[in-house]
Amino acid sequence: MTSSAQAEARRPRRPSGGPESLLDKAVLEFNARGYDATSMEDLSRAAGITKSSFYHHFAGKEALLRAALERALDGLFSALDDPPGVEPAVGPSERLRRIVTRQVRVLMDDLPYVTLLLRVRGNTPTERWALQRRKAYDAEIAALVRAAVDAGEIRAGVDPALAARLLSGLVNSVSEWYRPGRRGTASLPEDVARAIFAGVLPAADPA
Amino acid sequence: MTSSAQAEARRPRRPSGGPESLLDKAVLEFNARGYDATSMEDLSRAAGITKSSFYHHFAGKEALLRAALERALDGLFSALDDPPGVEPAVGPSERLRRIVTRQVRVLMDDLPYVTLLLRVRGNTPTERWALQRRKAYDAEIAALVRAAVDAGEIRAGVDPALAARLLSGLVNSVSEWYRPGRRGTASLPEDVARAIFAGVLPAADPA
DNA sequence: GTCTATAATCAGATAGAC
DNA sequence: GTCTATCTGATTATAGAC
Repeated sequence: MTSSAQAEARRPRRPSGGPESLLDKAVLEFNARGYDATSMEDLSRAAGITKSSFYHHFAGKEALLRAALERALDGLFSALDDPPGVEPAVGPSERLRRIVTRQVRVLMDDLPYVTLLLRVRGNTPTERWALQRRKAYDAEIAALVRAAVDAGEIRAGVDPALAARLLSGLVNSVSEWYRPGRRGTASLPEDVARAIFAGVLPAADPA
Repeated sequence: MTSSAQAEARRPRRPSGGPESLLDKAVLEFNARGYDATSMEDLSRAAGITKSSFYHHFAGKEALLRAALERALDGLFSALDDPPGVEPAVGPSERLRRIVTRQVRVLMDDLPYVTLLLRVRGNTPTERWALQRRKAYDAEIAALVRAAVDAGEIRAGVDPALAARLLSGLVNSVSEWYRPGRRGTASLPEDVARAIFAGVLPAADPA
């Protein structure tokens, strides 16, 4: 008997597996059908308990959303800073490259949570709160892009505001198709950073 | 009195302005709140008629969605071909550049329709039909990217499947922020094409 | 082509037993 | 911590008068 099977047997009265597991399952459902199209009935069925039992763990549908978006935003913001012990980047361009790399990594690690965040429309106070925090994050990226252009590290003629939007768009679009374990995505964070600075389809060097 | 004001006066019994106008207004509502979160009540209020009157023009909510997605998909596919009278592109790379440029233009012209399409999740038969057609479109793009790589026009080492996904992601991300009349977007189609082939943040030429 | 009124269903949420 | 039963309100859609 494996230890996980033992653990299973030790808690037969808790098929839901605790709030974290419930949140994980709920986020998957939200992403599969969209937040608004997902009912509490759907969530409880996916968790293997009844609707009423679900309300014992979360105050309601929006509380679930809030918890999920909080996790996604915390992950995103963590990509802004170098891990402790790493020497600081020499210029804004290099700092951006590191942030893009880390942001893609966060996106891959917390895919369902970040995906949910990126689809928020602003229908409820919780959603508007998330949109505001996202906006603050995007502003940090835009400021760095401006700094890189001002420092002369980027080719003349590039509009910083436009470049910042395209950068975020390219990075975030990974959530539309990436799935864990997908072939050819081992170096995805670096590949996306390369696409940002050299192009998605860079011209071949003349032979 | 302007001619549009005359037309207004000539049809006082038709405040809805016909099915096309209804569809326009409905798509705006869908995008503002999300398709599922938008009720028929919301739609009829935005159109200035009652819910019942709305049902006189469209069979239901899904019929509206179908009509809107059809228009978006027709626009997208129209970007695949050169307009009549234009000489064909010399290679796959140049053909891709033209398609990207035209696709961004379609996105800008039919922004609400394309936005709606890009947010479809697959909850209903209509949505799954739209997803299938989108998939077919993406496959055409992916085939062209492969051809460009095989022709040696793209720098060695670029994975065609990944590049195709990033290309579509970058192009489609424009729908997340573009609004008609926005400053600095006059040359957006060309700017996006340049970002694809040279990078969002191309390094400055060494002085 | 528009309206009022209403049917039928389903949603989020709660009460209270075990 | 889970359940059955239920409340309340919103939603899609229709009937039928004008």
